[in-house]
Amino acid sequence: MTDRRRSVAAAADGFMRAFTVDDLIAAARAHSPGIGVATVYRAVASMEDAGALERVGSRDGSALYVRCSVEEHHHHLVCTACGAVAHTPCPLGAPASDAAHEGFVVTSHQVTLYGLCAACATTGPEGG
Amino acid sequence: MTDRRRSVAAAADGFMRAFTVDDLIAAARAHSPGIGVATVYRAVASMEDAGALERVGSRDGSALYVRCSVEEHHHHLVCTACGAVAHTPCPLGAPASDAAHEGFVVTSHQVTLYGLCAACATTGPEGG
DNA sequence: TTACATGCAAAGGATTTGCATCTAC
DNA sequence: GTAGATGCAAATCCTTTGCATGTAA
Repeated sequence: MTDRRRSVAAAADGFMRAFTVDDLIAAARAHSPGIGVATVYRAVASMEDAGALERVGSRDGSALYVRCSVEEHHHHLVCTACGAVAHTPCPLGAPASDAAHEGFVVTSHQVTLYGLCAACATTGPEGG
Repeated sequence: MTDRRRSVAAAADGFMRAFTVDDLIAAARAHSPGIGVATVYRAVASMEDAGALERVGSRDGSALYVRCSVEEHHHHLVCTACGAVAHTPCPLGAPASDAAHEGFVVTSHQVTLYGLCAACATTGPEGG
């Protein structure tokens, strides 16, 4: 792996919330000032393939990602107010994997929960 | 509702599988030859808001949609080979809605299963 | 009549790609 | 030495928007 890739990974590690590729580029430039846009996009694709990043929707037309460092299969809760991320176990049991679905063989799934994190929920609507 | 909107809805009804906006435009033009791209995009946005359409990922850079006529809350299985769609009950129980998630208040969620429909699964890899 | 829908085409913008060069191993 | 990574900037191309006009209620 190259230094650039390492910078991108480190930048992703630094986010405690969901981020866009743009956010990632900015963060990666802290360590690798000259890193190019295409390089980051390519690194993101790589990491997504490797399961190191997961796309969790989009914000203003840009894809939103979450760093996925935990090994075990899991999903995410994303705060729609601040982007905070929490993990949640997979709610899909055997039923999702086996038949019962009209012969469908499920090979993968996408699960993301949205809501408000403890902080944003506490602040409440009046806190906005 | 206008005639255009009706054409788009009818076109969506006609799909037994996931479709792109482009697919929808082509289908809608069968009934409304002159319908414009923007009109269909606007209709799609409307229907998505109304819960009549659900986005289920993307294909080659274009958003993929599924017609959602069933009233009850449910999710979809999408065949990655042919786009066939099946319904599946929501796997999220109370745990997803209540606390236990570090104070997170879940307000919505996105669940989509991917795999192979009965037909494509039967055909098998050698059938390709 | 009035608010909303429509069409056209241009604008917008995220993401991808070509190509020459550089880096890791 | 070779496969793959990088940067730059142009290309792509899905989706949105502005505006004048048409349509439903």
